[in-house]
Amino acid sequence: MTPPPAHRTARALARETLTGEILDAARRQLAEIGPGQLSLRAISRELGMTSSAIYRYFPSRDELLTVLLIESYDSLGAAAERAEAGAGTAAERFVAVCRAVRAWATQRPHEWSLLYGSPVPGYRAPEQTVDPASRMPLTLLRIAEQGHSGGEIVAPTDPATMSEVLKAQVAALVAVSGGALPDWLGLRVGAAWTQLTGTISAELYGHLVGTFDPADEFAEQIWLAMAERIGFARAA
Amino acid sequence: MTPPPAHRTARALARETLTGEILDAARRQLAEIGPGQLSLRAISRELGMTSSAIYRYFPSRDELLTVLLIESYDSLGAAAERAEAGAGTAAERFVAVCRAVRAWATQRPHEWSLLYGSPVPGYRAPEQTVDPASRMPLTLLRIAEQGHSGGEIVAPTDPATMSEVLKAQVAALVAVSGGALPDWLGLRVGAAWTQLTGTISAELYGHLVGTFDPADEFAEQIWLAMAERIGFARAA
DNA sequence: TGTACATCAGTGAACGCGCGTTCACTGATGTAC
DNA sequence: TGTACATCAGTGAACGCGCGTTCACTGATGTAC
Repeated sequence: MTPPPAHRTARALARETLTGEILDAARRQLAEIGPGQLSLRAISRELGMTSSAIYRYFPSRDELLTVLLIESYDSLGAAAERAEAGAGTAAERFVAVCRAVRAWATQRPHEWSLLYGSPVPGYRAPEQTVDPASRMPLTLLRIAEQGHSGGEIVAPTDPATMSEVLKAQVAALVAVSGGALPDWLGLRVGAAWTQLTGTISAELYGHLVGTFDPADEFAEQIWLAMAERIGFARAA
Repeated sequence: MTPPPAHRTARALARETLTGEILDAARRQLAEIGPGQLSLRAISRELGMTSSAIYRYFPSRDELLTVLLIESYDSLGAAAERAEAGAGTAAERFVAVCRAVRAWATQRPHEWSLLYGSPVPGYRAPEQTVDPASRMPLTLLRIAEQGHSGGEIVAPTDPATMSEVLKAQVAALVAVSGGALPDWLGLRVGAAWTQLTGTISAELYGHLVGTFDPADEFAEQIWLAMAERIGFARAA
């Protein structure tokens, strides 16, 4: 009907929408069969194109994987940040982030696998994925920071003794978050993060079947214990 | 030279050794390329057999995977039990098990993936893997039990309030271990277990690169914190 | 406004690869008499 | 101790499948004059 505006030709528009449709189809494939099985041919079939047509949009399967990886990290990061931005004390928001991460993961188990499962064979994630990957853990760091500066988190009477190497590692981590956090607290956030991902993976990969299954209450207790361990006074 | 004894024919012997060699080759493949890529043809190539010959020993790829899975769980379980049987207080042995599990995993990252990574696509682990899979976590439960009955673990003044559902789940878990453990302690062991696997997976899958890398001290601190969280007095 | 040329999306065939599994077969090992 | 038969390990060819990627090509869209 209306002619395309000067700087957005019909071609450019078509390109945008088709790139999006390819990614959507890829994500649907991902949801069904998992990251290792994701194939360009299956995606092209779903879209009714030839497999070679995909190469007009992505130069290789690995490039497509990279885009998916970045988008998934961003989606998870956004979910965590939404929970972070909610109301409540720092402790409450900390637990809210854990809940949001688990909810995100249980809704898209294969996307979680893409991010935190065994690496896709033959694929090496490039540098560009680092920033999106850090969005979720950074929310935990920031909340801890706020809890600390706000007086919600009390320093332990006997913090763990840390080597210089470890202190330097924690300092690097804290520097990324751009804030000021004591050593012992940076370490505890790191520990909380591996427990968060570990608990979710254990649930999704079936390691809790026969014991903590369904895992809702188990997870809930762990988030509370994590908050307590970090130094928050116990949340309700 | 000597004739084969009546009930162990040369054939039976050859069968045993070859079955073992197939499993060895499979494990070598596993170490190089990961569980999802493991192929009967590659194994047969390494052994200088035809691919069809493997079918005299294993009826399908899935059956081979099952045997590998069971053997790996058993190997990990044995490593944990060796650490459990060492000297020291319950707290020390608890941490020793964590160290042993991490050492086992870092020596065979792909075997760890087989056990705790994303499930192999198209493969469903059968019932027989359940018992071997529980050997490692059972060592943690037993040590907690000993720590509790020996007075090393003090009950918290304010244990977490648990729903009836969760209490039942913990009771089922404790029943498997055959011992007597209070609710709150069973829950804490469960939490420790997901943190143990989560920390190791985070390290092996590259999520600590750029922060806690190398992860030795990070892991060490987490094991100590876990022991403390479980209720042990702090270990040296 | 119309024409000539350049750009680019999509096709369809092909290359070369690897996979799990089946099947009829040969030849060696084991067993019963 | 020797012979006849049954068992079974291993072969080699084949089936049918799916994959990522390349390439010469057609035809539509965009651009410069």
